[in-house]
Amino acid sequence: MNAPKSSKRQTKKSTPRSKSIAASTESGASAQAERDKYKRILDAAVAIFAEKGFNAARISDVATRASVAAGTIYLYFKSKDELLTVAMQAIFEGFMARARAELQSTGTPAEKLRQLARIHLEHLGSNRDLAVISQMELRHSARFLAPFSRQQMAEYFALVGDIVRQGQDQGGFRPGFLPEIAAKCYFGALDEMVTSWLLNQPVYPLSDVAESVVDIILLGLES
Amino acid sequence: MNAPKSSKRQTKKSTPRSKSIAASTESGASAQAERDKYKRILDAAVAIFAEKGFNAARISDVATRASVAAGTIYLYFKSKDELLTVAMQAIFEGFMARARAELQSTGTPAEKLRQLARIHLEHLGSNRDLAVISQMELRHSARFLAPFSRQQMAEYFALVGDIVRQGQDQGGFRPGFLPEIAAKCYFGALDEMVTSWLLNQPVYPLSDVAESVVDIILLGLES
Amino acid sequence: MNAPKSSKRQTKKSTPRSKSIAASTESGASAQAERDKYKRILDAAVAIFAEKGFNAARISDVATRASVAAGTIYLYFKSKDELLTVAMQAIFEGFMARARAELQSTGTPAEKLRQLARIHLEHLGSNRDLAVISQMELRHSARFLAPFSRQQMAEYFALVGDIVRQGQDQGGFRPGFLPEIAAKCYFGALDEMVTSWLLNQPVYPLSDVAESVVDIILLGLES
Amino acid sequence: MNAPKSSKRQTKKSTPRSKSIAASTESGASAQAERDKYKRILDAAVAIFAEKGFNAARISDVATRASVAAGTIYLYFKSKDELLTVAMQAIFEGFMARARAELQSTGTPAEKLRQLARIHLEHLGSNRDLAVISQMELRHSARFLAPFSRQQMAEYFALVGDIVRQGQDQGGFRPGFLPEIAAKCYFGALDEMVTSWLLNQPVYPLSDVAESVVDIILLGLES
DNA sequence: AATGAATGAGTCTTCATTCAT
DNA sequence: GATGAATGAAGACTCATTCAT
Repeated sequence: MNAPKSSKRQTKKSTPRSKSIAASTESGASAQAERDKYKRILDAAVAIFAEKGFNAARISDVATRASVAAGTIYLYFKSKDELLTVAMQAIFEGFMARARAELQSTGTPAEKLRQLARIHLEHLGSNRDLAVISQMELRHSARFLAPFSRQQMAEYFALVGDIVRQGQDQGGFRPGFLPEIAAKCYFGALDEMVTSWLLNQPVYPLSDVAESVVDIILLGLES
Repeated sequence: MNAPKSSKRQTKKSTPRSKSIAASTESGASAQAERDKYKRILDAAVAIFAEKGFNAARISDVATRASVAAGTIYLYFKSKDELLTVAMQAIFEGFMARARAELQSTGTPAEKLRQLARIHLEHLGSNRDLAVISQMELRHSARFLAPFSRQQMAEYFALVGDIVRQGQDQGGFRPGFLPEIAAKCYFGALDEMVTSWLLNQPVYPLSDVAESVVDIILLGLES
Repeated sequence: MNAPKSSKRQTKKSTPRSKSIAASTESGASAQAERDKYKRILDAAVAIFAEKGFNAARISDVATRASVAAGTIYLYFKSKDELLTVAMQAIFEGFMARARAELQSTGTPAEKLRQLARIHLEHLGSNRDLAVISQMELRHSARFLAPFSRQQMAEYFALVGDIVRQGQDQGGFRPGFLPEIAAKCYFGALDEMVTSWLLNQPVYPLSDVAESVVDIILLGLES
Repeated sequence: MNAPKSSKRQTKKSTPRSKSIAASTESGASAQAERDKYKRILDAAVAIFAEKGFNAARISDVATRASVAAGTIYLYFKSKDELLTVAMQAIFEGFMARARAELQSTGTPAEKLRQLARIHLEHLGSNRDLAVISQMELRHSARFLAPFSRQQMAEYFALVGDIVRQGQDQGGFRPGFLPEIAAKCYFGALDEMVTSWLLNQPVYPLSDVAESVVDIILLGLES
């Protein structure tokens, strides 16, 4: 979907090969293969990074997985670092878009938090590679986490914080605590569920714990 | 305190030099010197790993910081990996020992959770290097996180889980949720506070948020 | 003007397109376009090589400067090496043609040497790119210098040597030295003036030193 | 002669290996081999650069020639570039020291110029590798030539210029020409002799042409 | 035990060249 | 002929680890 030397998410544009060819039958398996070379590399990178970790991952591994030459990757991405960064951005944006869309049709703040938790865990629970990267690699070092955190995580916290604030305004939630802190507790709890799920053979399926986590966050431990 | 090529926390054992010298005072001073060197390397490793991240950290950096030759590190640690692992183990054991000690004199399960949260945040809040490593490096890759998680984190979760179970048994906590999940929510929430504290200029001091976090976990958001 | 894979200055030949079109005016315009493209690439190569040096110069740089695709260059030149070689040959031949023409109308050997020095310095002084390449790149390695030297420089030395020999025969020049050595001294002196001019902010304009240099070569330092 | 990580011509200092060993017999072939590892690398670099040219030369070639591992070179030199730069500086300084020493005992300016020409040609004529590098690589690009020229060549030109000025002051040399230009003619003439000697099978031995060149520079072509 | 010079395996990245369109 | 995306070989440099002293 992206032509070399002008990577970073462009508007839809035909691949070089399909320049002026509008024949629908032509754009079959082969043309399709060309069109998403960018996507193939990105997917391969996610898979390899998840398997081996960013540092242990070799560009040649990614290339092989994506069925391209190593040099080709550099037509689409400036560096190995950018490959990880872009992959995470794309993934996170997809998640946020989905989350925002689904939350619009949800009712009370409490219901919104339940729904978001489900989406959060389903999102990472449905793609182990993704989960590994976001739990492991993304927070690997300030190099990645800090910039990513500032720009992307802030969105997530803002989303949750707004819901919490809304809950306080509407009277359903207790006043007296900072929405920002609540948002972080909420995220931290869910995040830890993902981490545990990755590292252990959990007795519970990941998607099922959303209710339990939200119950604790909403109701607390004490009766 | 550690003989070359057999690192991994050994019991006290006289230095090679004392073998033939046998002078007790001599041996004491020398053993002390050995112990110091081992400790110096470990401290230097924590500092350097925190500053640069595990991958960017150089063994020679650690050696310089510890005022030893690079080769000397390999007399005490098998590899760079082991250096990180041992450092984290030592730190975590110190934390757990302190936590268990302080919790013995605490009363109700709720009070125990409040107290543990304070210790948790004070521990990491008082040593930024430590916090950086445990938040960033330790969970960097399955290579480190997995073994550490199995052995060390399990202790933490067991500690919290036991308190929660105790709370449920004593009637103060709601039944109907798994103590394991509660423990992870608890840890995840605190963990995220540390991460946020590291990445942002927080408007709140780290040690102060313990109450807020425990409030949410104990009481929930809903009034 | 050059067919793919058979570069090295060919005689005029219609473009492939004119083969089947045959329209004379068309063919003329088209051939002109071809000739221009060849020239554009050569000019671009000289400029880029001068700016960045042969090794740092990228074929893609030359292509961009010439407003052609990178692959197109290989229709006109076999390799990057050939591009430099052909560029230098063309330039040198232009210089030699001009020199021979202007010297025909000049009188005594001494006057010829004065006139040639002027042409030499004007030629390189009027095109810094050219000077940079001939001083720096061309003598970069035996790979380029040796073949060039054998074929091209020999002409220059022969020209000067003949003038010197003529001067000796006619009695104006001292006998007792080899014209070949004199020719090299003459060239070396001028060459060094160009080099100095390129590397320094000279207090004298390049074209002005021709007289001084020739004075020294003709009269010597001693009075 | 230089310990790693503190390269660039240090004062004589025993190699790490010979720390406190003062036994004269010990410092035989083996100790000698250690001591001039720095020198071995430098010599190997000169040879390889001369053979293949700077760009075509491989660090691994130099390492093999010097009988060290590739990585060892980087203990003594920061980069491939520095290797060339240091080599040239060392060589040039050796030449200048020799030249200044020998010229002190020489008489008139004319005699000094004759003597310097002999030294110049002998120096490069006695080591073809050296000559190749100084004629080819050194003037390869502004990157090397410019800095080197400014600092090193300026010394050469100053030396010659001073002699010429002295000749003018003492009345032996014609006034009316700039000593700077004369110095460049002198150098350029000699330089070209070296280049020719390298590129051709000259009919004259390099050291023999010194007289002829100086004759021309001093007496001129005209009788 | 301590040293630190030496090692050399390991890899990202570049870029001349090719070739399918 | 022209294009430019794709190729993949090639190489400088790093750094954990070793080992002779």
